[in-house]
Amino acid sequence: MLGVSQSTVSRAFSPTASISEKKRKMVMDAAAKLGYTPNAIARGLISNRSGLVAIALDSESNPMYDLQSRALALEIQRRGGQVVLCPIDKDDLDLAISRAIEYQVDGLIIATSRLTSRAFAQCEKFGVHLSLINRYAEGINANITGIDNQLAGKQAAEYLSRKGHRQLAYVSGDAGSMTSEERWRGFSSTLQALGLPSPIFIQAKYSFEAGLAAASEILGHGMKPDAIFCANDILAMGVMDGLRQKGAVIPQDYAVMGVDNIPMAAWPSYNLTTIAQPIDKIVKRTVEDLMNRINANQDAEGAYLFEEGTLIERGSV
Amino acid sequence: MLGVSQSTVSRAFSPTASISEKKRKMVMDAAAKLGYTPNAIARGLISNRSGLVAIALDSESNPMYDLQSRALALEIQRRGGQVVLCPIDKDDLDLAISRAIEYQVDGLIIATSRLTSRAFAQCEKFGVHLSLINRYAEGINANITGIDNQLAGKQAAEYLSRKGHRQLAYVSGDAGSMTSEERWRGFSSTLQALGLPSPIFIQAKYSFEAGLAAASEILGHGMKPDAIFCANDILAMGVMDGLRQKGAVIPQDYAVMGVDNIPMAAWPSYNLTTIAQPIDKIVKRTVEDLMNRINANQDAEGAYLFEEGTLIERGSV
DNA sequence: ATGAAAGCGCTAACAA
DNA sequence: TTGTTAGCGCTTTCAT
Repeated sequence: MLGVSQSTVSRAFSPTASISEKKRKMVMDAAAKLGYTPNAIARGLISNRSGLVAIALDSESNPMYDLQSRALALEIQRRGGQVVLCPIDKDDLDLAISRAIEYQVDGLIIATSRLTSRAFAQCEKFGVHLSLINRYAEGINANITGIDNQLAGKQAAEYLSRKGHRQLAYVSGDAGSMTSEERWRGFSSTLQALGLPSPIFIQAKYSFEAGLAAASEILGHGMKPDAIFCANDILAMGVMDGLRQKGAVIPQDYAVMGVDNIPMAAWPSYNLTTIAQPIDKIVKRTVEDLMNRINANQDAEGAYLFEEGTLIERGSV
Repeated sequence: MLGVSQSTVSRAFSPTASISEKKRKMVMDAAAKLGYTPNAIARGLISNRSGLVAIALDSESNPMYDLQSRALALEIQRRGGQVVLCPIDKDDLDLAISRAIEYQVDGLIIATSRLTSRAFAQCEKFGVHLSLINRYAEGINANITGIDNQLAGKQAAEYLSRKGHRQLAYVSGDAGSMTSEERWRGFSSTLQALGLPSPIFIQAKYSFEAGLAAASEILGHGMKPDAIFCANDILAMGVMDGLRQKGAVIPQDYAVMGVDNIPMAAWPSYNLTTIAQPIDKIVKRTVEDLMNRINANQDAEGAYLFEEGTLIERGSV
């Protein structure tokens, strides 16, 4: 219709291609008139780059994950990518990854708790670039981003001791969760360095109900703690509600802290002092690093790209 | 390597193709050994069907949306589709849809509040099948699924009156939101039919903060209501906290109800009586209907596929 | 039931 | 800067 070749049209849509401004405008105008849009599927087939980035996440809902994955998706879009969502059903990360690989995703961001070495092998084999977010794994071709968990534990310990608390307790996330273990490590070692009594460790899970149960355990504990640091906010809110059900008053009887700063932490019923995840920084860094690796087609250095959390003072301490 | 043609391999992976079981097994075994996976991108190019379904949602976080979109993604995956996530930045639904269309998505599920006619036109033009979920629109080629909002209002009205409440109030969602308007319609008309005084209408938004503000308005209102029906749970929780900040006790001073049954509604601090969204039913129906239309390539009937919500009795009434 | 061949819409290498 | 050509990996006639 315009008497130009297919290549010229292709070039008009490629920002880096060498084409005269005149022709580009001509093509773009005609495209707008006809409602033409390049077919990203066909582009992917030839260029061997789909523009797709998959996000794998656990199928249980969690306000923190949801916030994070939405921010990730937005940032990926902003940088010209498209997001494939892979909720992991019945722990079947491998299946979800195979399906993503069928779609030739360029990159994969993993935010699920249960990782498998097969998944990593698959990605390696098919050249899918990998990022882990708030997860840990050794010896894989991936970079890791997230909040600095040890530091978060340290921040909590210092804050609570500064506020005059002496006998502290930690309510952990799921057994084997590295995020929880690192927070505990930073917390307990800092308390030791400060010369405070060693903190009580209460094994729990990343859920509200586990917090409720942990509260009973705390109330029945011989060594009554005066402040409780919880592995995340949901857990902390469960602890608060559990404590209150037995008549305790927060922060007079017990100070409570969490990690994440989910929106509900600001609600008056909880008014929870917490360490905020630097979501924006984490998301920007994750996506930038991943996209760079995709574009340069280079391996990950296995780097830990941690960002510092921010203590948010509210009324629960 | 196997001495079979490309077509045979293709047929081995197509469940409906005519191929001997022997050859199929041969191919599949070899594929497993080599780690071969069909390229969905190439398939999409030739078959004109990408297998991709996009989900468009608002970029603000909301536990209800998150639950729903995750369930949608899981169900789509289960049926062999792959999900493209399109969070809408700065209300730019049109842009997000153009980008989805570039990827030749077969279908689009819209769960965003601000719809544009241009978006619908685009989908129509490119043959993208459409579903709206808990949204309304007239005269478009789409089916609509969701909770029966009028019925939810009716359920709330009947329940509250049965519990002996007389002067009721409704705290609305965003102005112009059809979900909120329908809930109000069902609520107020049922109260009228029951011969109760006409309810107070308080204009708010679907947010916790709006609930907080609505609480002040309620406290300052000349006609003191004894029960408050809120357009959703988040709003109801805001109202509860706002009321309590001024010393009111729930449910003694005010009964409060919501809609959605988000996980937080069950937390002891709120223990909110609410009308549960039948998420599973809605999701199954939405995906089934959409996939059917995609497979048969047939138009939507503009049907309203509503599901009944379930009243969950807790302690806030 | 199988194979040969065409072609989906695009990009990239090469030539002009 | 532009056009020509080949080919990405698959599915789908059409023969056989």
